Amino acid sequence: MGELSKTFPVRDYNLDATLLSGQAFCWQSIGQAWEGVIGGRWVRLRLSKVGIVAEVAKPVHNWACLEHYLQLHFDLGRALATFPDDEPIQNAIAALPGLRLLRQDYWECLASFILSATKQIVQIRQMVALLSKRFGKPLESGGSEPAFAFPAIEAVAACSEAELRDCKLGFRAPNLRGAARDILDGSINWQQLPTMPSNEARAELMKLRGVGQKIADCVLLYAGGHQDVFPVDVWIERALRQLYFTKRRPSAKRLRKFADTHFGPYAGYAQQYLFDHARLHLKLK
DNA sequence: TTTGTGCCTTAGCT
DNA sequence: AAGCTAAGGCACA
Repeated sequence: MGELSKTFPVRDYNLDATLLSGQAFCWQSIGQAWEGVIGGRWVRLRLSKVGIVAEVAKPVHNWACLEHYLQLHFDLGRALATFPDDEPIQNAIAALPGLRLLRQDYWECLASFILSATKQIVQIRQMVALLSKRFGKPLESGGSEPAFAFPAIEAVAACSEAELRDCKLGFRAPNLRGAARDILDGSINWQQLPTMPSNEARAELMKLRGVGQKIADCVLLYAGGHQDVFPVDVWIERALRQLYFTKRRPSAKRLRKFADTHFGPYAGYAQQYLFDHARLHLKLK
């Protein structure tokens, strides 16, 4: 018999900070809970005293998909212990205890970050929601609103540019459509991505128009689980400059090298802490 | 080789 | 109310 809800005992899991942190864009805050879609199923999540409570609309036999997405078995303490013992990163950890990295679907993650160019989180959410509503598969919902999956690669490839522009994508529309078509055409080695080393996977992703290193690195970190990859965007750049390079403005190359070498094997995690700390608590310019 | 500029859209803020 | 800016990438100087 399947179940409609299950509680996963976890410690040190800051669900709010994690789902708000700008790594995923499909979560809606409803009352005390979060509603979204994982693995083609509508899900409601909330934090209780004993752990994360998950509810679904149709009985589930195997919750592995959810455990994987939320990375419930990840040992956060062990990762944090590898961070450098400097003030900026330790302050960021203290400010956002329990912040985690998710493990998302490759296509949804890639598509979301193609949409992210010069957009703020609220606007990315809006684009993702519109795309899902128009071109995603309708799902059984346990909430008051109908639920839709993020549109499949095939569905996006079949859209006209105008249809995508109607979802407020602007100049990102041809990039998203092009990525979907290139993947289906076999123009990049999409199937092997999960098993490739990060340098190779990054190079593959960057063959897509509209995908530079920043977006490729986000996909490697948030979907591929390459936890050593440190995406550098303008916020992180400002944060690193202010926190670590107070004397002289570093070149882009110098900054890149610092990001790649200073933070250790879980640099991607460090990036998330610095990013969210900077975004929420720091005055940057 | 590295670094800077304008452009691609759109929405929300001033 | 027009002008500016925002988690990026690209072509070009």
